[in-house]
Amino acid sequence: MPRRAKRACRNAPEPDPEMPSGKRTKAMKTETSDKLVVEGGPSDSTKKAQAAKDCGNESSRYWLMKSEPESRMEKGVDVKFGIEDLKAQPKQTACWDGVRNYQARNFLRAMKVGEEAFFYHSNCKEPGIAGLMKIVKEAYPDHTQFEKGSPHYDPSSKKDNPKWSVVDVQFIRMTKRFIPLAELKVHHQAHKASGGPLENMALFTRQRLSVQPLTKGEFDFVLSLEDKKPS
DNA sequence: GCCAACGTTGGC
DNA sequence: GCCAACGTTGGC
Repeated sequence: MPRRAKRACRNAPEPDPEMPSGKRTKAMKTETSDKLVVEGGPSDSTKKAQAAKDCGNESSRYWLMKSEPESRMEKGVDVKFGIEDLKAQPKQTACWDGVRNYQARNFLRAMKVGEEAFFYHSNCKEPGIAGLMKIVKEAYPDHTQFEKGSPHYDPSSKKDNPKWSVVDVQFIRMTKRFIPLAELKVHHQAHKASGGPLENMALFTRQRLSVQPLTKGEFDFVLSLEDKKPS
C-alpha cells in the first residue's frame, strides 16, 4: 500500500543511480500524466501548468504526509510509524518508504531539501495533524521495493530502473496541539461554501493520496489553528 | 482503449 | 468491522 513510512533507514544511505529516464512502459502511463515539474525541461509548459494547478506555485511548497501511528500487521510486519517513532530515530530522521502510488511518488520526487511537511496520523482512533517535519534528502530509490520480506516488496521493480522512491524527513516539532481531521473538515466545508483557504485542500479532494501538496495559504491556515481553541 | 472486477485506503 | 472512494489490472 502507498501507506506510509516505516522503519527509518540508515542515515547515510548508499548512493544509487536515480531513476533512469528511459522508456515509458504501459504500466508507467499514470506517472507520465501526472508527472510533476521538478526538473521538467524548459520547454515543458504542460507539466508546469499541471504542477501549478496542483500545488499553487513552484518555488515554495508544503506537503502533508500520512502515516499510521497505531500497530497494524501487514504480511507479518508491523507498519506502525507515528510521529513519536520519527522523533525516536537517530537525528530524528527517517526515510519515508512504502509509498506505492504513482501520484504520491511523483510528489515525493518533487520535494526539495528544506521544504516543510505536516505529519498526518491516519487509520487510527484520532486522525489528524500531529507535527511538522522537513525534507532533508531528496528522492532516491526505496530499498523496500527489492526486499522480499517487506510488505512493500514489488517484484515488478528492477534494480536498474526502480519504480519507487523515498525522501528523508526530519522531525521539526509537534504542533502546539493536535489538529484533528474533524476540525479541518469543518473548515473545509465552510470554505467550500463561502470561500476560504481550505476549500480545495487535497486531504478532502484527493481522499486517498498519502503524499500531497499544500498551498502556502492552506499551510498557513492550518498552522493558525494551533493557537486557537479546539473547535 | 474501454470498462468491469478487484484491491486498497482510511474515516467512521 | 463496514463500506465509499478510487486506483489498478486484465480481458476483450
